[in-house]
Amino acid sequence: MKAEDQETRGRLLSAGARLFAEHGFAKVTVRDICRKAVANVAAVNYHFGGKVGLYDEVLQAAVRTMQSTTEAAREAGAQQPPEQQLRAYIGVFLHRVVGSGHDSWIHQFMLREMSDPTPALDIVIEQVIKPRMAYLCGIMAELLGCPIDDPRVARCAMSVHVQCLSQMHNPVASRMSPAFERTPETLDAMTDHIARFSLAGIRDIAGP
Amino acid sequence: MKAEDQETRGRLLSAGARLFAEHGFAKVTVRDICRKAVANVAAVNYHFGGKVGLYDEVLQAAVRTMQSTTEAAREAGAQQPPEQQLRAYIGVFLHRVVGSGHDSWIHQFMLREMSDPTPALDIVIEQVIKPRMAYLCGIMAELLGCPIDDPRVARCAMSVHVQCLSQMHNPVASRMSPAFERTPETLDAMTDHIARFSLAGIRDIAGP
DNA sequence: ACTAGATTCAAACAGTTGTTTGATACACTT
DNA sequence: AAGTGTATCAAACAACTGTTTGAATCTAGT
Repeated sequence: MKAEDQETRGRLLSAGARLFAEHGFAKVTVRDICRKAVANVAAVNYHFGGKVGLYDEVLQAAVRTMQSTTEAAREAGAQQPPEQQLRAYIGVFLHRVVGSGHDSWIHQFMLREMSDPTPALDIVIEQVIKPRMAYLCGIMAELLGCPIDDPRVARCAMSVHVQCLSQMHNPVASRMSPAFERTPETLDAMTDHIARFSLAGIRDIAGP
Repeated sequence: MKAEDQETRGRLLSAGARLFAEHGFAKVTVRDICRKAVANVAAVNYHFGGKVGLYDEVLQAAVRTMQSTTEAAREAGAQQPPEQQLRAYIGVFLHRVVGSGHDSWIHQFMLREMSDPTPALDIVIEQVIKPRMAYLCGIMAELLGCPIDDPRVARCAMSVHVQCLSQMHNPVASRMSPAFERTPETLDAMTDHIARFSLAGIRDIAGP
């Protein structure tokens, strides 16, 4: 293993990540990846044992980043009332989705894996989705003032979760109207909207 | 044109619809379609001029059905206060999504076209999404008591819309937990939840 | 019965896919 | 300087893609 070897391996990894995120596993060819990474066609098989080997490694990196997003949301709301915890969760999520430049491909990648699953989806569900929803459900149970297995908890968590998801890269919204562009300013406005909208909804559901 | 001719044409159409909905345009081969429709490999090219010709025709049928869903939602809320119009919209949408048996492929098909667009997406946006969102935004403007171009209108419409979308067939939810099954009973409960949650959110956003 | 047009079919087409191969170039140790 | 193991490369591989072809089959009109 030499320094140059790791370089081509890394180039394949990042080229594959961007292409898989943009077009999905099936529509990206090994030749596309190698052309973008300036490597030979056989390089993917040599370094990763095949196309799915490269995909699995890209997915592992994406999973690690998303786990850190969940952790960041948790820390941002630590030792605060549940209302602030929810607001922190929404804010961290939205800013990571559109903000952090060189990680923006990850959320597009995950969204694609969820709508068009490969066998690797189970890993994502177990290691990312379930812990994240468990944290969100904990906040909901506090806000609703009811046990965590109350059916209202899961429903409110869903309502919050999908509003956050809707801010991800989405081919429809971008073609609908220029008013749906995601800039840092509209992002803060959207965080406020989702938090206020959802907190009012939760309070009403919690009531008599 | 004879009766039997229309039969194979129709078989191709329905086989293509189901397969396109389940796996997407790229992952379905014309040989898959013809095998399912018990027709020769050349049948697709003969009757539809090619794979995309068949896809376009499937999409047109889906567009017509979705337009009728929008119309049904509009009629269900006609001459009622905006709160009831919103509830009717959510109810019609959810019942059509999971309810009507032999049309259930349509929503899966549309969801796939939206997350993994073909050139035909523009037709869907113009003829389905925009009219539907325009109707929903009208209700929002009434509920908020503000002009329709107020930024809060689009945001609230988004919040309602994505909660409805989340009830569509979704590979993640079905693998998460059996608690997310969509039966006629949970469907009514979900309609109530989304309507109550959203109306409270809208009222809060409309306030001072 | 015969023709004309429409439909079906097996076979083959050219292009692309992921993967394999064997030779070559390279850096490092002995 | 010879040897060793790793990495790259052009070329070829078999399998699969959508589409075309030309003959065979069928139906309807005269």
